[in-house]
Amino acid sequence: MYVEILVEIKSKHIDKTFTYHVNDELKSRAKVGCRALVPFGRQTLEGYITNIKKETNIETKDIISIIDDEPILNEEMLELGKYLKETTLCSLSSAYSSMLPKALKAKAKVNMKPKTITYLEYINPNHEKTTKTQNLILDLFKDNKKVLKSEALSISKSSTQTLIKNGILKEFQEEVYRYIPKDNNYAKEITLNTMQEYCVNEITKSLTNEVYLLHGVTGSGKTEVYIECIKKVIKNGKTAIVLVPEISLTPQLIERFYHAFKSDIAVLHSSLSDGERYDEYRRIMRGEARVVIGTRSAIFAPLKNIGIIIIDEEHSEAYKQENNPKYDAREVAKERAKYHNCPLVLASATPSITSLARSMKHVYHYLSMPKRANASLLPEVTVVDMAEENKTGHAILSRELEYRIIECLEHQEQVMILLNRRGHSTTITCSSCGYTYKCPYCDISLTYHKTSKNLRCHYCGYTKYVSDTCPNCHEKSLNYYGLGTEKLEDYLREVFPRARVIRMDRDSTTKKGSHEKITSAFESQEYDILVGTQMISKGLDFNNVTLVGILNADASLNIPDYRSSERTFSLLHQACGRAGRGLKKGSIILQTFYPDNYIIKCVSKNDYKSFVKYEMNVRRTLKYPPFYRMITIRIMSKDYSALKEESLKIKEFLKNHVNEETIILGPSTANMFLVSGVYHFEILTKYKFDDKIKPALEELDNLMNLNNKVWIDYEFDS
DNA sequence: AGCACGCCGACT
DNA sequence: GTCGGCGTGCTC
Repeated sequence: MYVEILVEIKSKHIDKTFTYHVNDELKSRAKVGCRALVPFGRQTLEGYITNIKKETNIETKDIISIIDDEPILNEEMLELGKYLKETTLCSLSSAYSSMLPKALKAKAKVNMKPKTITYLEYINPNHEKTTKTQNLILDLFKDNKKVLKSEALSISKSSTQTLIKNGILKEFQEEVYRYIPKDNNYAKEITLNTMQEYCVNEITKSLTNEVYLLHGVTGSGKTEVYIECIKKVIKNGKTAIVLVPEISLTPQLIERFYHAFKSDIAVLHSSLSDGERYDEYRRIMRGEARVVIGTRSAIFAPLKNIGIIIIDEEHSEAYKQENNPKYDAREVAKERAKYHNCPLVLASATPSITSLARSMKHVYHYLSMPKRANASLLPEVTVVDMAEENKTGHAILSRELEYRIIECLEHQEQVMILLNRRGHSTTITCSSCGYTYKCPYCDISLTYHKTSKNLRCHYCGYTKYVSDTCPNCHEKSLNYYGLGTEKLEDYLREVFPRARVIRMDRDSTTKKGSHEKITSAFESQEYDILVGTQMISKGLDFNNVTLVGILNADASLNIPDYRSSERTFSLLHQACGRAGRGLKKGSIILQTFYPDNYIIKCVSKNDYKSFVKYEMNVRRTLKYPPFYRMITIRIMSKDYSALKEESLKIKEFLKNHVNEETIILGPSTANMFLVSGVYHFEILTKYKFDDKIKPALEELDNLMNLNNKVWIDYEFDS
């Protein structure tokens, strides 16, 4: 017997199978989808069995062993890998590798031991006299049968040890799951309103492969719809996947799911350790968890018999993987839903332009929930022109926002302030010689972080200590410009000395669990003002927040990317949704330098429809998705002149190998032109139909592999 | 991806 | 004379 093996080397050079002989001893265990250990040149590698055959006409080596008793890739997964390869132009090996947890990959040194906590048990109460400290420890057992060992140790390490040694206490281990949700106030039975009921009925009407676009305003109760749909599916003996953009930002959604499905749930949490992730993976494999909720990669959850796939906040960019394979979880979801002949629900308060266009063409079924479930009022938005404010010396907080904050503080209501920029100051410039701190590896100025007293590059992470003299002219004349969340936090404390201010951004949430700490502290009103980046704009509902301030609302509008309007609208709209979630009416102050900008106007009037109409027009005129398909070809090198030369060659190659009508733009420098010492060029291609472009890109890839100075990757948009 | 082979410069 | 730089080529 012979098997075809795809060795675990992600490089495209080796993206083909090799034939090996299987000896009689291993024959019965060699199944398609299992991993095997094989000799490969002078090395020993792991690989996936992709095919079994009786004969071969090439010389073969023997496989060494079979790793898995049961296939880790079933028929669906093997096909899904091929789909990923075809749609993203990645190697098959990297496709499979991204579908599996790290623990199942070669060279992964993953600790498989389940996480345990050590407890103590009082096993011999009839012991001889004990010392004073020992008694203190034994007192812990008055109300509890088992006591955390760490608790006893904190009283006295040596006494605990003595008690164990003398056989009075006994240690034992208990397995723990890290993610233990609070079962909060969601105990009440769900009763759906007519709007929700209608959506549930529509989605579960046929339970065949249809795509639904569920357009529900913030607070319209989409979660209840998800839960009801899944309950129906489970009743039919099937399983479900729910994708969310980022788990740590949606604790409230997870809690509700836990309450509804208990141990039937597996959460693929971004902060799970590799071992824990593998535990969840095995639970899903064994059929112990029928509902999987997780981020992007959870779309590859090894569920069988999927009955529904739900994608929450479907417009989120988090569903696109940034590194290879550059897949889009929404498209993968479509593929899996097709395979399982089940519905796919794409849900959002601000659906992506692409999804909307598809629903207009009736490719997706459009469902709408236009009202808030608890009848709370939509907040009122005030746009403030910061050019005017600057004249009066109000550069950070406008007079209006300052006044409203004071008002809120007086009423003991809470305030959230969004500033989508980390750090303290964004540029440090010497006023005597004009020197500006820049990253030596990237084309960007360094951001000053006051908390850690250093300068950091937000692209590559380069860090440098600040001195108080200019490194160029050695004068003590460095000036700090630009506003980040750290400076804003300081400023608020200064202006409102009695207010309790807390900050939430990537820098203040590096430790595990810090998200939860900050949100729950704010929720229990230990703080009055929450300052943060876009992190605070999503998924957080605080009943007592009545004012949201948005600073620099236009910052993302100026990024030259066809999605920047869409991104800006959804960010601002989401942020607006944070106010007035409770019974009190909320208000929003939106500070901008472009009060007349159409996007800003649409946000302020809560007019999503006009925004969509406008944006669709722009996209149509400028030939962008969803009206045209687009491929961004990114060419990278550390060698600028080699890159330039190669980019021009690539453009020439494309011109000769794709359809005549296909638009080819560039090469031009990418938005992030220089990152970590690597230069980036881009070539854009836009087309409605081109059957020649994929084969051309594949061929291009083979040509590029001959040159290791310059490399290339592709991004597909539609 | 690794690892060896192989062909050139700069050293004990 | 050797040591070692990394370009090139191969792996069932």
